[in-house]
Amino acid sequence: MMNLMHWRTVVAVADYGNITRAAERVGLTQSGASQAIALLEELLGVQLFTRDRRQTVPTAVGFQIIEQARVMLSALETIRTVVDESRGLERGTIRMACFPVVLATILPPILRRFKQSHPGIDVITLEASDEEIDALIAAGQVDIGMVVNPPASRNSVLLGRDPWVAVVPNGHRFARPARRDVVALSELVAEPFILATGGCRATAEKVIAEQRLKLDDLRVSVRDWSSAFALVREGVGVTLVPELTLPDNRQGLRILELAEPVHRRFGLVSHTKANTKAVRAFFDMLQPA
Amino acid sequence: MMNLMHWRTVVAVADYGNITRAAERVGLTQSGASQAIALLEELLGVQLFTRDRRQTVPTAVGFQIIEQARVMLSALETIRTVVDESRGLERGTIRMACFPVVLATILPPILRRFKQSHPGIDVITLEASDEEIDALIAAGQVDIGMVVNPPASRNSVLLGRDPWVAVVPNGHRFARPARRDVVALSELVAEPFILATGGCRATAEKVIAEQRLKLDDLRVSVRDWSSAFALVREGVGVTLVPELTLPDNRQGLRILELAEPVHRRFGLVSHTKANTKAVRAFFDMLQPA
DNA sequence: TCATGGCAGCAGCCCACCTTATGTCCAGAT
DNA sequence: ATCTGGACATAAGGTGGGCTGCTGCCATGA
Repeated sequence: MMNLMHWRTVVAVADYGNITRAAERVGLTQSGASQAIALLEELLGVQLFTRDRRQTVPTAVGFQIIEQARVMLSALETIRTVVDESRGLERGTIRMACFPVVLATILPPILRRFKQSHPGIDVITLEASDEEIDALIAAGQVDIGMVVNPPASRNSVLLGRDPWVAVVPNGHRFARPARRDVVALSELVAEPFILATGGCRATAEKVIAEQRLKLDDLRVSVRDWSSAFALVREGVGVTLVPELTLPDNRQGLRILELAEPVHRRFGLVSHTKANTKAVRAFFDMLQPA
Repeated sequence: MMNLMHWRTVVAVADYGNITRAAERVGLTQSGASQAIALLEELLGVQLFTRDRRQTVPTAVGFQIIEQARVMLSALETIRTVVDESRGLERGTIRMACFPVVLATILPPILRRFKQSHPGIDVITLEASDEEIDALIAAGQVDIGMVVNPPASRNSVLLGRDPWVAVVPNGHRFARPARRDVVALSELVAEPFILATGGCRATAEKVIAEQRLKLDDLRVSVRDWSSAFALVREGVGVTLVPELTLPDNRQGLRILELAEPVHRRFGLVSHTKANTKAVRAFFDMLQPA
């Protein structure tokens, strides 16, 4: 079968017009080069060169074929270049901080994809609240951080968004079968309310404030989302949470969209100094998405 | 070293996402394919695929490399195409008729070049006067003919031109050292004149007639150029011949350009029916010249 | 727990390809 | 004419690259 060495030889012969010199150029003996060309001519069933006394020149078809051989070799050269440029990209570590909900939901497929593309790069992820994440990034202790409502800047990329949804107990009047699963925020805030933060700065309270509304009847304020859901189940009140935080088991709960949807966006920001090849590769993967 | 088979395997694996199926696609065992990509990864020092349980998917660098591998393979495919299209071009015969002077002067390098480009095509050349050549072409007994002043048409190509020059004996008054080696045709025709045809239709007589001139003093009319030169040497008169017909030994002769140069052009015409690949290849070679 | 699918590793074998050595042809020189 | 040198082809022989066959490993699913 044909060897890339054979094509290198053919191209060299075309360049030098001389089998002997071409042979030593590619590190073969004259005999080897001669046989290489003879083999290709045999395989293709076409004469590639006319062997004159003085020089060995390509035939017409030979010329076309040699052109393609050059294409092949230049592709091979490109491969070498790609490999060289990827040096230092195949090894590396990315330190990343992420808050819990996203870490459990949208991050895993991303990490898996990245691990496929860059098996040599370790991504070590640590869980933190978003205040902590800001601090970690500022201190340079992590390269990348997942934050809520990231500023639009060059070293940040939007990953997704997450609608705030109302959670009411089954049987609540907002959840009557006849009605669509929609509620206006203004109606919601009039209910007995359970406030949950999830350790996150982008709280329901702020969402409500941004809509120029006020909580009339704040019953409880908790940190964990799960506590809030438990309280809703008990009929203590209603709450407003990001959709991703909803538990798998929604028994006893009724989820309502907001009539005028409000989203929290989240995205990745990188420490300005963390401009390693590994980090860039990570952002590159997310960019076209 | 790397084999083209290896690259075929890599591309197949990328296409199927599965080493086993790719292997049978390229006619290898699973083991062989596995070793092939392992070898390439070893050689390049780069991981090409991440072997998942479910599928074998390219890494980021692997993807770029596979792109180039496809380039290589498509080049190889192009080579196969070129070879296929050249079938019937590598064998063949061209019958050609040519008049003597050109056969001896400008044709040899052309034939040598063509023989280099198409060693499998035999060109058999026969010598004839240009009336005979016309007849041979018309009868289809030759594929290509060299003619003087060919009509501008698709199946003809101009090969060169050849100025008519005056030949006078040494010491002739036209050849005085003080004068430039130029003479006006009108002056020439007033001299004792020797007419030579060389068996060619494009005679000096016609050239003179086209310039609305007349021979005042026609002394001899011969067929062979060499006879004319001999007569000029003897001082019988002057003559007008195409430059190419001049003998190597010009002793006793003085060559003068015409003040208003007249050329005879010659070119190849092909029989309309002689549209074989071989003939087309011959014309293709001459076209860009 | 076993069966299945998919990949890697090992041993062995074989032939494809390279080298060494020699032959051939031609051109130019003596 | 003979010799010599350059350039390519050919013959023969050795070897290592690469393929096959088999086994092992691991994960998943019944």
